Amino acid sequence: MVFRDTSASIAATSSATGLPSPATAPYAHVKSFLKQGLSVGRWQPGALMPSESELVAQFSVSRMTVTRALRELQNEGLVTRVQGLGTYAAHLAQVSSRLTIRDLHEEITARGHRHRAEVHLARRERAPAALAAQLGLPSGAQVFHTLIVHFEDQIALQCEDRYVNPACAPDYLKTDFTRITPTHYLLEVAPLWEAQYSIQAGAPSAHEARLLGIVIEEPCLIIVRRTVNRDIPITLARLVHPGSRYRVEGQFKP
Amino acid sequence: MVFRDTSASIAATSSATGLPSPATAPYAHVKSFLKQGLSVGRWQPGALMPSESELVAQFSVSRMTVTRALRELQNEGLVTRVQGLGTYAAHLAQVSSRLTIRDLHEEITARGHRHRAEVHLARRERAPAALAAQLGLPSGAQVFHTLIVHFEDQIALQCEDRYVNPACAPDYLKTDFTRITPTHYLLEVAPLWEAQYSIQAGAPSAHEARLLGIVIEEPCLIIVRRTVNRDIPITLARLVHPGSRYRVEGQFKP
DNA sequence: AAAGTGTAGTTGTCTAGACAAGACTATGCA
DNA sequence: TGCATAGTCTTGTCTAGACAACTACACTTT
Repeated sequence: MVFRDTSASIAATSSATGLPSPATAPYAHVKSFLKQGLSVGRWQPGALMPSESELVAQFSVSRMTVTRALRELQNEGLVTRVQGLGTYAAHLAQVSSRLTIRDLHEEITARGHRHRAEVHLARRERAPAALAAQLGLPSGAQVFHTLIVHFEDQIALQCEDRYVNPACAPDYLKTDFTRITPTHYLLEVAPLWEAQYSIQAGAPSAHEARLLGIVIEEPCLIIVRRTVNRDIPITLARLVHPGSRYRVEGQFKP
Repeated sequence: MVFRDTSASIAATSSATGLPSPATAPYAHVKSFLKQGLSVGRWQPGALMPSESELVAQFSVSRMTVTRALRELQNEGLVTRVQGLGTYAAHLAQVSSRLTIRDLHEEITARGHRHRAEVHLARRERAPAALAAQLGLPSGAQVFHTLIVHFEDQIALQCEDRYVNPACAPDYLKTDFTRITPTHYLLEVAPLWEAQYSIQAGAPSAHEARLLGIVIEEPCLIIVRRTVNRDIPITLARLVHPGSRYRVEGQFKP
């Protein structure tokens, strides 16, 4: 018999605190009890946490209710569950958060500013070997290539250099990119994609610097994004932002 | 009566494809059917999707099973559910992913390289007003201040300038930072619960450039992170990475 | 000593039914 | 016409029980 610390009396029951539980649903109750315990270090990382049956007894709820609470904690990365063994407090050595990448047009208008796009290039090209490979196409295949600069109230915010697989969006070049961003269009044509991205700092190319109206020494935030829909590559984009004008912000909230 | 497209015959049943369903659990089956439908555009964003009872009939499973599939899709942001109305295909205008920030020591050793830390500063200081405010302390309060450069196989990878709230980690300065990174220590002392971060490109300060062994013109990836545990600020960190040596990578997987 | 066996405890999943609460619609009444 | 009300459909949540699969440990047999 392994000892488990399961006493729920101090902080768990709403009657003990005198306050109504933040969420009144029983599963939320169990969940917040466990979360609270983790946050005060009641269960150290790697330690065995109460089993489902123990929580069932503690809270006088059915097992499904407890299971739901534990599964949600697992999805949030706060606990690790192993069939046959039990539930363990997770090692939080790596903490993950949701990073949302929004459509730039929405981001700008949400700030109450005006978005304008300058289309510098929108044509069909032959893809060099390296590019074709990234898009899953034979070397020398035709690809769409757009080069667009996005402005927020007359200030250049992003230089978007993008290649698109014609098989996924045959009418891509017919889009009016001054009104609809490529991101937005591609989301409509091919919803539900996967993407790999890489965020780094670097110097803009001479061409990019000219388009953005910055000196070549200005550090830029460069995002390279490759988008895939059900194993078919859709698009490869290089997004260059002047470092002084753009940052990615986010929040962890387990 | 609103028309709903619920015919599940084409792709849903494993007997139709001849292949076993990727995940054999019924709830996963329902889930992947809906996911597939969303990815091929069977339900346009905002459209009404099959109700739980319809899915129960289609798949001959209990309602709990269907509910679980739908709830997981909701958590992934793929559908929106409204009590009394139904389930709707989500507008995917903003797509979010998990961004994991790992402890640098782990990241380096995971690559099979050696991690070394140079401690340039580790002392108690009086916090100027702006800093104190960020840490929730009165102006002029004592704070811990460390300045550490992290190396990966003799190459400077990060300059970590960090302020710590003494109330949260009174023994912070006793730590041997050549062996344990501040991140790791703080995670043990106060399990990380919330953090705000900002990622931007910029030039290093003259001091940082000297410590990192780079020229002042080298673009750097700068991460500013503020960590809070249950409304008590723990630490404020400025992490400067040479742009040519470090990038943040990640993946979207809806 | 080594190998196999049984058992208890754990999580993973499903069922069939129940009640609550929200949103809309049709109906009846003034 | 306008308003209140009942009814239907929806999601949100819970219950009590069941079987399966997995792990670890003690026990038995070879």
